[in-house]
Amino acid sequence: MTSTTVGHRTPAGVEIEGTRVPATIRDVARASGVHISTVSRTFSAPHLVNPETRLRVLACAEHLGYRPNRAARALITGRTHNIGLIVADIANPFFPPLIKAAESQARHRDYHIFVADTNEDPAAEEDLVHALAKQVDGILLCSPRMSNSLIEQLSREVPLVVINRQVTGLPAVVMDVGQGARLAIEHLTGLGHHNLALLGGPRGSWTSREIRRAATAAARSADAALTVLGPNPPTEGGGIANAEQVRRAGVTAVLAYNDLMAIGLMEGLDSLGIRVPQEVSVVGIDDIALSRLVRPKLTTVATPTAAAGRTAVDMLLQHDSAAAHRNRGGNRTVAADDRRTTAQVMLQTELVIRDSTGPRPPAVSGRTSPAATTTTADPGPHSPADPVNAAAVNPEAVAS
Amino acid sequence: MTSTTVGHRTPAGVEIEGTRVPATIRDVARASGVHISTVSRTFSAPHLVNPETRLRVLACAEHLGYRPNRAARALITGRTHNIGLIVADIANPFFPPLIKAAESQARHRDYHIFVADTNEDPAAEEDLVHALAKQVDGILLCSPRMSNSLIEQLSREVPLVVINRQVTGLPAVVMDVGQGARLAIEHLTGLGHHNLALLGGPRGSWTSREIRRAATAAARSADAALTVLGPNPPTEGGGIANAEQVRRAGVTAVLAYNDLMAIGLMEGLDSLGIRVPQEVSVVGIDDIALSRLVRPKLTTVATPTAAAGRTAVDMLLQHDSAAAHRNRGGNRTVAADDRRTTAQVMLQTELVIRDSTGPRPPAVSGRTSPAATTTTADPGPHSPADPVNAAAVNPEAVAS
DNA sequence: GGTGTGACTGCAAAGGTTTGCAGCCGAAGT
DNA sequence: ACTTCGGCTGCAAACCTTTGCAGTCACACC
Repeated sequence: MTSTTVGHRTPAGVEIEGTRVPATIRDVARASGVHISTVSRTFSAPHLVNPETRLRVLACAEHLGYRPNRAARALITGRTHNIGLIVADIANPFFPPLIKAAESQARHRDYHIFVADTNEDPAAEEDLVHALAKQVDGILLCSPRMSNSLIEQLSREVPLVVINRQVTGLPAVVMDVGQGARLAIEHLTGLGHHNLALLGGPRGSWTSREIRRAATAAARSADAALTVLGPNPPTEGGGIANAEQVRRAGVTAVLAYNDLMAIGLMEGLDSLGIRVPQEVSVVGIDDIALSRLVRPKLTTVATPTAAAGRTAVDMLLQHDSAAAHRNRGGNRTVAADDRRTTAQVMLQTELVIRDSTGPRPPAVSGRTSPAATTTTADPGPHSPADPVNAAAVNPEAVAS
Repeated sequence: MTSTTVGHRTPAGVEIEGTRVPATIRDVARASGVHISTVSRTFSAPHLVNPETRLRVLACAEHLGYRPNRAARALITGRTHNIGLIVADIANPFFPPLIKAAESQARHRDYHIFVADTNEDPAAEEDLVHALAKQVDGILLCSPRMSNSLIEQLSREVPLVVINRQVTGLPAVVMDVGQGARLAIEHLTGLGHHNLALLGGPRGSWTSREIRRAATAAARSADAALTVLGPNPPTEGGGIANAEQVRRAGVTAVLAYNDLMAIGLMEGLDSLGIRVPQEVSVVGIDDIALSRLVRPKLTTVATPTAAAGRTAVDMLLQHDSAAAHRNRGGNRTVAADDRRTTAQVMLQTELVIRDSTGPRPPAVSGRTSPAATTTTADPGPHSPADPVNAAAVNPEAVAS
């Protein structure tokens, strides 16, 4: 039976020097004396095959160590049961909870998640979308740094759901960081601060723009000055590097693009001998686990990352099962229910007050926002609205 | 040219209700008036096609938004240029540096890395290997929790490189945590501690066994008692949960399976009013970034995670390019150089002394290792060697 | 006894690509 | 003028599955 002749076509799972060449459906068919279609059905539609036959096939498959080739299967079914998840930086503690939530949700629906990291590099993002495109049924694009137009273009190649970004025509789930930033600024001005700084995030970040827009507006209505520092890498290092600027700006409170930068800033201030919150108050955004571990514990804006992960998977899959249905079937009827539900879900955020914020120090210095070092200082409360950030939040957004 | 008739076979990249059905190689061939094989060569072997033709094909491809279907390509070439990386818990800060190093190394060699998380669940591990199997050229199995025999079996389905584990016959890269644990114990006994505890890691962890083996031996030769607590989940929570046990054990120094547990333990001790390092010294393993951020800064064993990631990719790819070559070609010659180089690389570790360890407190209490709560207490310095852990480190291991 | 039925199985096309081989054509060598 | 060659292109098989359709067979029903 198992002749070891290595011929033109290597036979069923023969051992070659310890390396077993993987058995195919054909090998199983041959071994169990049935047609390959029967083997196929044994796995994908067991009720269609005689129990007796099925057992025999199963036994042979087991014996040969046969595993259906998912790539080949995907080629014809058009379904891989995989989801891609592209994040900017896997080392940023913001992402793991989101990833895990997405994974768990996917698992429930019998999908697997493949994660890829772009190192904050827009080019790597595009590259990865192409690499994943035909191996997954859709991609979750998390905090993308590339341009909207590129995203739209890519979305024609593979179903996309964007997270932490709004791009018209695409399903999206965003955290309401605008609201969060407003709460943070109000918290600070409520404590008496009226000379604030904002540590901006990376270039290309939708979230960063939103925060800036909201923070600017909130500061204006509280008659406070807001110095914007950035763009910066959204890391601890990005925070440390700004300590000097913060001191020079003479502000008494800082809102950072994320917790990592806030923590880095606190480190930097510490080594400059500036005490938090006695001399400078610091607020982060994200509420990563770490923010409870540092001293002082970080006041921050909690974002519902887990919910975002789950929701994104749901949106993709809902979207996607429709697509799967549309995909096959001889004539592609342009069904009326094909109308894409490009919902944009917005998730609420909340302020978590801990120990890194406190009342404005008695009288540090009367200076108000000197020439900002890195970038534009906000011109003040009575200037016209920032035209760059005038694009309003998409009105079709839904709360959830 | 672009007739919009939706026939049996939908033509080249026609817009249907805003959804562009992706163009195939055939569409491009038709549009540019050449055979599909020419189109194929335009992309995979450009020097074989007339520059003029090539330009025309390229233009058509561009215009139709054609992207080669990587799944189909993989089906025939047997190469996907993807690598799978399976980790136990992506939220554990130990992994991201390893992942990033692997990604960067892979990128240099024109490969992509897909990461998947198993939630410390052995069943999920197996599941993921199958899911990834035919979509990647090999899998990096990082800190696997499943049995050796299962790993061996899976390795017949897809090339595997294991990290943080030794399984005979498989290429592996491990960190010398044994050495690290020994250094840690010696550091502690050198500070006068002779009543120690070890916070074990999760069940099924090779690393945990290694640490235990080495720590036990090191304690024995220093005439110190070692209470082993575990197994535990390798998380902050796992550390917190053991604070009470540590107190009851009456030890003055603790070595934890990893930094996360050490940090958790410090938190737990803190809320019990026990000061670190004045009353209890704590040592972690891994040297994650966080260990420099907590107070007191954590003394720990630095593991070369980035090097491990790089090395693992190299080993897989070296292994793998050989396999690719072997894979095609009519008659599969059982080449002599097919001898698999199942090298097992061992990476050195080193002790980083920070602020969480100090000299043994003057006279806390004379008790020596009372009945351990969770598991076996070490029987003492003069008992016979632990038979369970007698399996020595594989002698074919190489330093690197 | 013919017909219908249902359970099972085989046939073959399809999915998108790569690649060895063969063919064509024009230019160069003899 | 005839071969040779090289550059380019087409042909068709192959990779491994899934699935609509049709065929076989036994069995029960009328």
